[in-house]
Amino acid sequence: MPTQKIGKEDIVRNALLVFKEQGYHHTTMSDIGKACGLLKGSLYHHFSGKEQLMEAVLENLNQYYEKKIFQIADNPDLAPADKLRYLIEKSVEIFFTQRVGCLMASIGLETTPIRPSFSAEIQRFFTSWAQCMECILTELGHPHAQVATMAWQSVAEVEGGLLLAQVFQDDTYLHNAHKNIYNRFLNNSL
Amino acid sequence: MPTQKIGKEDIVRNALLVFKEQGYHHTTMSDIGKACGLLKGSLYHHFSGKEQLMEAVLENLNQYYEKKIFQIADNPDLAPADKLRYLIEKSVEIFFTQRVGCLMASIGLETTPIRPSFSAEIQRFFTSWAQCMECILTELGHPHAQVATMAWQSVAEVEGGLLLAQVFQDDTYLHNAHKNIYNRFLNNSL
Amino acid sequence: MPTQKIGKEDIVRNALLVFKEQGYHHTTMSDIGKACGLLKGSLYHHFSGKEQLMEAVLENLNQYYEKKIFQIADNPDLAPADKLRYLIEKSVEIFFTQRVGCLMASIGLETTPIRPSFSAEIQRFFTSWAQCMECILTELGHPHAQVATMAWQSVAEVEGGLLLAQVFQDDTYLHNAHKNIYNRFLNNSL
Amino acid sequence: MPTQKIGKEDIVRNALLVFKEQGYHHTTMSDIGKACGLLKGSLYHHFSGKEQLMEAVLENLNQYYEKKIFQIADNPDLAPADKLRYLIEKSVEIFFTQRVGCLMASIGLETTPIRPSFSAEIQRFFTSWAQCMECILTELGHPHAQVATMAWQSVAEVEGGLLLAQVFQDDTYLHNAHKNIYNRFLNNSL
DNA sequence: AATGAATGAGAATTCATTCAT
DNA sequence: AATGAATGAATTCTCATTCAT
Repeated sequence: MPTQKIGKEDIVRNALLVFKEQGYHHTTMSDIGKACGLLKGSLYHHFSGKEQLMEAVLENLNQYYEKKIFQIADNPDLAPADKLRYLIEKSVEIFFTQRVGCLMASIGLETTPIRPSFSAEIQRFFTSWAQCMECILTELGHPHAQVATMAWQSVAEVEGGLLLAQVFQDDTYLHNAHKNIYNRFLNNSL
Repeated sequence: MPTQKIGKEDIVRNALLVFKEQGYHHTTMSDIGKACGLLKGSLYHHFSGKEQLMEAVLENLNQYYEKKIFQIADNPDLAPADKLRYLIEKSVEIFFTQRVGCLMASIGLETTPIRPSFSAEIQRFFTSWAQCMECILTELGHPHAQVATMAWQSVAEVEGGLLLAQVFQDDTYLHNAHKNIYNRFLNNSL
Repeated sequence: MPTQKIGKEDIVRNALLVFKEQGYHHTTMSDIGKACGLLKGSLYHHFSGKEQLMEAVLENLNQYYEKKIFQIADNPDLAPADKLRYLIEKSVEIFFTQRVGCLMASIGLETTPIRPSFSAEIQRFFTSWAQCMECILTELGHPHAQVATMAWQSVAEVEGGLLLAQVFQDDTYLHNAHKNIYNRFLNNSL
Repeated sequence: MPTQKIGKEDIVRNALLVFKEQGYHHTTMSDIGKACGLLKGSLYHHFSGKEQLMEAVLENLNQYYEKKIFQIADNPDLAPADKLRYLIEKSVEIFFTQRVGCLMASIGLETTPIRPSFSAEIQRFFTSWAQCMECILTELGHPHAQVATMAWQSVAEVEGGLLLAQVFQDDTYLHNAHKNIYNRFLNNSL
């Protein structure tokens, strides 16, 4: 069966889900092939290997976050509180739609420092996220000197919440992280 | 040569370090053997397999934390603030001595839900930690209704800090998590 | 785009070079495609497979040698000494222009007896060469009884020289073989 | 079935035969395993890969030739003519016992310049052989200035003969090469 | 005729596990 | 208890070949 069964983008999207569920090392090319309706060998038409495929997944995820989520910070039509709400709603949506926590976190823990080629993208993700938070917090009127620390604290808190949510298979831990951030910065509950 | 070269305990201790550095799937029995001065085959005299060895590692780590660290909460001779300080100092000590973050977190992210046999110990770890925090916060006079949330938030924050510390290879992220906790509960800096 | 990009002949010529440089098994259809400015799939419009392509290459090479080189023996206008000189000059020219030794020899050693379908052409090549030598040696006045042995010895000597030239990446070994033949049959040096 | 089934040396010896018959690229680790009564995976206990195994084969063959054959040149108890006879008898014996020509030649043609790690051993083989011939020819009273050329010519002639013998599956070609050498240097026939 | 995605059979290699010594 | 050779299943990757467009 020749002619395009599936595009590069689709492979990346499918691979993302498999990697998220099973981790990098435990996922086989065959698993990913199956998720795409392809044989493992066919994946090599599109990606030169497992490592490059994962890199594409991480890049793609970064682009998605930057274009669809973190750019909210630059939107001049929204109030900062709405931006924060949007940011959290979106991340809730993503995490709960796709299940199984944050790829960047799990791959980061599983493969740093063993797979340095992944680190750049993973670091870029967290940096973009923190910068987005910084912008919002600045707009909310927080003093410039504290904004970076507050942003990174929020990132850590959410990622910690995701970790616990995954380990306990219980979303409450993530919800609580979000609640804390609301309370801290918007003075009202979820 | 039926002479005992190494005990079960030693293998567990060595395996812990290797698993921490390389993750569960990327670590081979041969790696662990090497770290113990044994050949991989010899490990099977002590453990029935890789999975059981990892379980022993997790159990052992739990026991260590419970006996040496989390039990601080029950010590009647210490002020609650000192308990909190001790808890944080110890975790700093462990993480910075052994490098490479928190085994429970990385194995948790890498193997949940793929390897359910690890989950019990990993959950037990975080639960003990949170309970320890709860006790301390209660003693510090925080209202009973909020103590659990505050405890879990702290755990999440520290774990998030550890994640970032590992991903960026920069301890500052962990230090900041600890600073935040000090500030929040002791109203003084590190 | 059903436009003819390249003819069968061109593919054969390009394939020859690639097979010579890389050997039969180590050469992929993709390598040959690349050398032709085609994708590997397109080669199957012209040849039913890798084996048939190699057969075409061997046939083509044989035809080239027979038409352009070995037919010199039948040329009534040349003195036998000039024929020998021509034969050697040509083979020097071919081997040093195209580099990487004699296709017939390398493919012969690599694929006999594994790929019997190649043997006929390879044998034909050496037989034609020896016959050409025989004619020349006969014309040079050597006794009929010894002419065959002398011809085959020369072939062996040149092929041995080519082998050493390839293994040591040093053309001297081939030059020496030619010098020996000159000395033996023409009593003068190169 | 644990405990030594086969030694490293035996694997090398078996691998030699398989590589000789099938060439380097066409031989699979599975083929070699089969020839040894092992599974392919077991070969990796003894050799880190196919390339290393082939290197061991080439080294081993070199050592064999140097210790058992080429050292004849240094034997003070033999007349030079006997040395030459011994050298040729031995090579006849080896080639006709093991069939399928000269490993060094076929691997040399198949893998130069693609596998430079083999070249050193292959070159060493031909160099040792030529040196052995040089010694013998010197002892036979040939002028120093010509001895090297004569030696290399003989090597080339024999290798060319082997090539033809393999391509035509006919030992005569090799016998003839030997005859020529006898005639040239001993003035008597085989 | 050319493309290029897909196939599927196998290639090399890895690794948890077994077991005779 | 330790060894280390052997296993065999699994894994990554390759490549000749097919075929719809």
